[in-house]
Amino acid sequence: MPKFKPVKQYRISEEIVEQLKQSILLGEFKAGDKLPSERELSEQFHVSRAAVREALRSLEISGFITTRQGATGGAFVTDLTFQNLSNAFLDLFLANKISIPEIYQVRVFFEPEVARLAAKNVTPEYAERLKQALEAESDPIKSLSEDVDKKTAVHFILAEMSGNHFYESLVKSLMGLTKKIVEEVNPDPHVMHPAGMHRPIVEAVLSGDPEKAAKAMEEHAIEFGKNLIKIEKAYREKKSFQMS
Amino acid sequence: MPKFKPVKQYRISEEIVEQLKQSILLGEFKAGDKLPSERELSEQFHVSRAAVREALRSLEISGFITTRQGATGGAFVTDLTFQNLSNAFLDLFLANKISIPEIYQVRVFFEPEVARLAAKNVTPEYAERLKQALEAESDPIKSLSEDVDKKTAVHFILAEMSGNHFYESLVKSLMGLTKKIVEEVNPDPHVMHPAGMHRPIVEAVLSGDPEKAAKAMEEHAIEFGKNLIKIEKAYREKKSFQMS
DNA sequence: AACTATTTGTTCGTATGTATG
DNA sequence: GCATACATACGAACAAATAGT
Repeated sequence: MPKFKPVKQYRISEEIVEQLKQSILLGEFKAGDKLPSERELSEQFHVSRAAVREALRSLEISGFITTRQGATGGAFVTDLTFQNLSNAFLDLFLANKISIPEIYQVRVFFEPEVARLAAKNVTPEYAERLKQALEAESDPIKSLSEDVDKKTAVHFILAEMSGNHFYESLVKSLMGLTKKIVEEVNPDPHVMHPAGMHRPIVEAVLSGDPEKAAKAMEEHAIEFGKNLIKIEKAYREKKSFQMS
Repeated sequence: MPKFKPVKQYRISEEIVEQLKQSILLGEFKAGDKLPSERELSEQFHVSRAAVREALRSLEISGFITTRQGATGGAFVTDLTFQNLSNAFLDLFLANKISIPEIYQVRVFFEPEVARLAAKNVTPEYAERLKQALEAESDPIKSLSEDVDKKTAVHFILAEMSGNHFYESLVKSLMGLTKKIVEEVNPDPHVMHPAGMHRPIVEAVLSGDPEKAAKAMEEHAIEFGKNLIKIEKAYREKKSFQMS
C-alpha cells in the first residue's frame, strides 16, 4: 500500500509564506524590491486577501518584509538581519527562560574571543572607527537610548572585525537585549557606562596583541556584568511592582 | 509646545499581539492554556476576526501559541522554546548571512566550554543518561532523522549539564540547523556519524576532569566540522542544481 | 452511524485611512 | 483639491475539522 500525503496539509497562508520565502531566498525578489500588492497576490494565488495578509504578517515577523501604507506603499523585501535573533533572545529572557547571570557567563567567555580575533584583523579603517567610537563616548548625553548606542559602539565594531557573522549576530543580539533592559530600568548613565570604559580594550586591540586584547575584554566583561546583575535586580523588582 | 504621541500608532493586530503577549508573559495565560476563541477575542477587543487572526499568526510565528482546528481546538499557549532561535539561525543561513565555516568556528570555541562546565556538574542521573545515549548510537538505523537525533543526543545532554540555558539554546539551535542541512543532503550516516564517535567525550566528562573534557570535545568539534564543511559544499551544489 | 455544536479556515463585498502626484 | 493606488479594517457567510451525543 503506497503512502499518500494529504492533499491539503497546510494553511493557505502558510503555503503563500513558503512560496514567497523561496522566491526571496532564491533572489527572485531582492532587498528593496516591492512584492506585488495584496490584490495582485490574491489574484495570482487565487486566494482571498485575508489569506495573503496573514502570510504577510508571518513574513513581517520573520524579518523578510516590511510594509508601508499609501500610494507608493506595499510589502518591501528587507535585507535579513540579526533583528529576529535578537527578538528571539528577548522573548526568551522576558519569559524567564534565560537569566542575566547566564548571559553574563556567556559574554565573559566569548567576548574575549571576539576581541582576540579583532586584534588579528586590525586595519587603518577599523582603527579609525574604534578611535572615533571611543571619543564619542565622552559626548554630552542627549538621550539614554543614544548614550547606550554610543557606549556599545566599540563592541559592535569589534564584532565586525572578528570576521565572523555568527559572533556579530550574537554580540548585536546581546547588546540589543542589554539596551532593552537598561532603558526599562533607566539607571544613572555615568554609573552604568563611565566614559572611556572601553579604552583599555581598544588600545590592546590596536596594539595587535590578541591575548592582551582578550584579557582587557575579559576584565571589562566581568566588571560590566556586575553592574548588569544589579540592574536586573532593579528590573525584576520594578516588574513585580507593576504587577501588584 | 508639549509633544503629543499619535493616538493611533500601530496596526490593530499589533496592539492585540502586545496585549496577548503581555498576558502570557505575566502568567495570566500559562503553557497549555487555551486562549479565548477568535470570535470571543474579536468581541472583547471590539475588532474584526481578521485582525485577531493576523495577531494570532504573529504570535504563532514568535512561538507563543499553536492552533488546532475543530470542536476542542483553538489557540493554545506553548512553553517558549529555543525553536524560534533555531528558525532565526536557519533563515540567516538560508539567506547566506551566516556560513557553515563561521558556525564551525564558533562551535569549536564554545562547545569545549560546555563540556568543561558539564564535567563540573556530573550527577548519577546525568551519567546514566550519557551512557544510554552513547549506547543508542549503535542502534540499527531506521531513519536518517532518528539517527541524527541519536547522534546528537550527547551534545544535548552536555548542554543541559552546563547549567546555562543560553548555552543550551545555542547548542539546540545549532544542532537543529545541522540536522536540517544533513537531511537535505542525505549523506551516508556511517560516514557522517560513526557510532561511538562521542565516547572519548563522555568518558572525559564522567571522569570529572574539565580540561580533559574540553580537550576531547575540541577534537571532536574539529573533526566533525571538517565533515560539515564537505556537506555544506554538497548542499550548495544541490541547491544551485535545483535552481538551474 | 448520523447528528450537532464548536472552533478554526477561507472567501467576498465594502468602507476607510494614507501617501503620492 | 482631487484622483489614484495602496494598506487597513469590518461583517457576514460558508467550508472544514473535531469532538461529544
